[in-house]
Amino acid sequence: MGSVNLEKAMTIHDVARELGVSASTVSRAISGKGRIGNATRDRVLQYIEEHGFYPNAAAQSLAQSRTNNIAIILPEVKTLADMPFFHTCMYGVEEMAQANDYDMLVVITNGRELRPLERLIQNRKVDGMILTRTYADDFFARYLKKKQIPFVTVGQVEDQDIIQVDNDNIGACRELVSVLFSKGIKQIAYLGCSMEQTVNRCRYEGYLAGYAKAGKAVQSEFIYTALNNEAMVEMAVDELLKNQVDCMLCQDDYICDEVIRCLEKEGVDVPGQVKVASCHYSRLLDHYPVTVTSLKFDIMDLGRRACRILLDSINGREVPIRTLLDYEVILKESTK
Amino acid sequence: MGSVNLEKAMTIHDVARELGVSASTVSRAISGKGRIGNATRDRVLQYIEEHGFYPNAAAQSLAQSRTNNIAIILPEVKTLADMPFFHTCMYGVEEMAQANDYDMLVVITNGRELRPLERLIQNRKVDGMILTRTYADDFFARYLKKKQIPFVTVGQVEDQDIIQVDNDNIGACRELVSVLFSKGIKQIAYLGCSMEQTVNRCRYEGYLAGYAKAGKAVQSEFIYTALNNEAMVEMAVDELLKNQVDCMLCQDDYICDEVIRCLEKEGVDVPGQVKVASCHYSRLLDHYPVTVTSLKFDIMDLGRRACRILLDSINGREVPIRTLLDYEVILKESTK
DNA sequence: CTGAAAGCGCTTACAG
DNA sequence: CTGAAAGCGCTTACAG
Repeated sequence: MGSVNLEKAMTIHDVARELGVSASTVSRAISGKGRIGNATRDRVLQYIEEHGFYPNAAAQSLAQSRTNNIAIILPEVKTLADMPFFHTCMYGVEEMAQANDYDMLVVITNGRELRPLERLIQNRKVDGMILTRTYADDFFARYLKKKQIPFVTVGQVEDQDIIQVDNDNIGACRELVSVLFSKGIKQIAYLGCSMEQTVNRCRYEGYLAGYAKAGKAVQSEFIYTALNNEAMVEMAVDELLKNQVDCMLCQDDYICDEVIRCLEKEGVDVPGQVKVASCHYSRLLDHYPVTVTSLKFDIMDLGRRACRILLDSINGREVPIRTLLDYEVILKESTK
Repeated sequence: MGSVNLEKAMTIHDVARELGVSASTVSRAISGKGRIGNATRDRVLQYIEEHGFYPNAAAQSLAQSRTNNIAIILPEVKTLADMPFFHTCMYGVEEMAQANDYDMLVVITNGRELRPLERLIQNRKVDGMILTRTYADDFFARYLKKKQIPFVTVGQVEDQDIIQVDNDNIGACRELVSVLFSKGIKQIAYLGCSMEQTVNRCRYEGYLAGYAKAGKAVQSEFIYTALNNEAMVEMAVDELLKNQVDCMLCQDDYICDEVIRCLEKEGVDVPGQVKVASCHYSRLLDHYPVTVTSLKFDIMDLGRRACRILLDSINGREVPIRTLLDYEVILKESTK
């Protein structure tokens, strides 16, 4: 049962006895806390190194009320389309956690069930959490805040007391729209599937900001924000073609993928007849004869930064409430 | 520092005092272990339910030497191509873990560094591990075996003492090849990128078995097992076209993707001039005008099963050393 | 600088 | 069936 190791693991008392010192001294040598003589410390450290002593994490947890674990909350994804973002982010979190001797739990939620989060918190299994995928008024974030658990969100939430780290989606989209206008494009349509998640609101906001900056008026018939399935994307594309729009800006790689397939199927030339761009790059966009203009973010780094900030926050260091990370506008053939 | 909750959490002693019983009794009521009167048990359980008592996981860990944590080891992936498999598998593991009140740590490794695994084991932070992506002679598996940590591999290893769960890649590939032959195809080429990982060896073995079953002799000039980059895939495809091969069987969705793009670029008609199939389905294959014949596995379920077996093994139940999961042969246009 | 002791919050033989 | 006590393996005031 449990761990099956035959030999009982070494304890702090074993090394104390062996060295003729007290357990407290060994503890101090290891933790570096409390006063201790250099000679003693070195002797202990050397013994530990040679004999491979590793403190029991559960005992440390109990004594210090800290686990050296963090959790990352991942959405349950129906389509695999969202996976690369969250999973790349998770890789970044893991890397930073490891580098700081923290371990990472991951819990998957459907965004409604609090249970998995609750368990972790009620049993005190983690010191803090990273929430990925956020909503403007975020249910989970509200819960965590109430529980006074250290946490940071990847993505933005309304509540400005909450520590958040995000790609600068607004800035990036505004910039992309500006650049497109500067290339002589007249009207840019916006194709999105939902406004629920904040990331999508940011993109849309950036789109509007780009229009504003160019001094142009947005035309509502060019804006789609609820394209929930392929059929709707197809309809939108048809309408936009009929209205002779210049350029289609897609909320993300997934929508963009559908748009391009749709255009391909109808034999529409990109960028000849219509230009296409995506607010988010992914490998999905590499599958077409025409390369696609898009925004690129360093998602691993987003994960690392979120984790770094969480750890700082856990350990009582000063952290920025809001961090926005940089982006790249990648111009390709699809908007030539 | 650590957990920042203001009110100290309720302990087993608090509820004991409140109820006028001993802490042992409360413990027994909760765990269901040891004899306890029905009335007493119900009283305790009801109190706990009403007042929201949750045992401190660290204290439980320490007392029972078990953590109720498992870890899943994920490969560090350079390309995102492998991600869907491992991550879907992880979702399955997580689901099963949650359902059994276990939490899941994830650690990413490059396949060489033992450190992240060691830390987990040395600090006794998990009760068992799931190893995804295996090699015939698996370094990590050897280490875990030596350490006598309960673990299961997703994918096969040579050592037949090790608990393994896998898709039946051999059976699936053999079946696919058989079916293709039965459709009148004369020669099937095999295109793979590596024979390092066992999954690829299995696929290749299945391919050979399919030939054997059909009573045909494999032709070595139709077999590629080290197509490490797009250029090599392109060369292989060219050679195979020159040799007028009937059908190209791709080791995985990634290779298949490259093969199809290559054929598209050269204007080769699929399935008219050459047929194409993949030993592994993924969404990647949905991006072409022609739908692709492939093998489909239930990867979530693979994760669930691996986790189920690990938990059984941790808890001293009898488990099968080797579990092979079912597959579907999906015939599509690409081999019509 | 170092040690003895109490404490972290559970579990589990041992008595009764 | 129930309780008192010891123990899990650390940490950390408190003395000295």
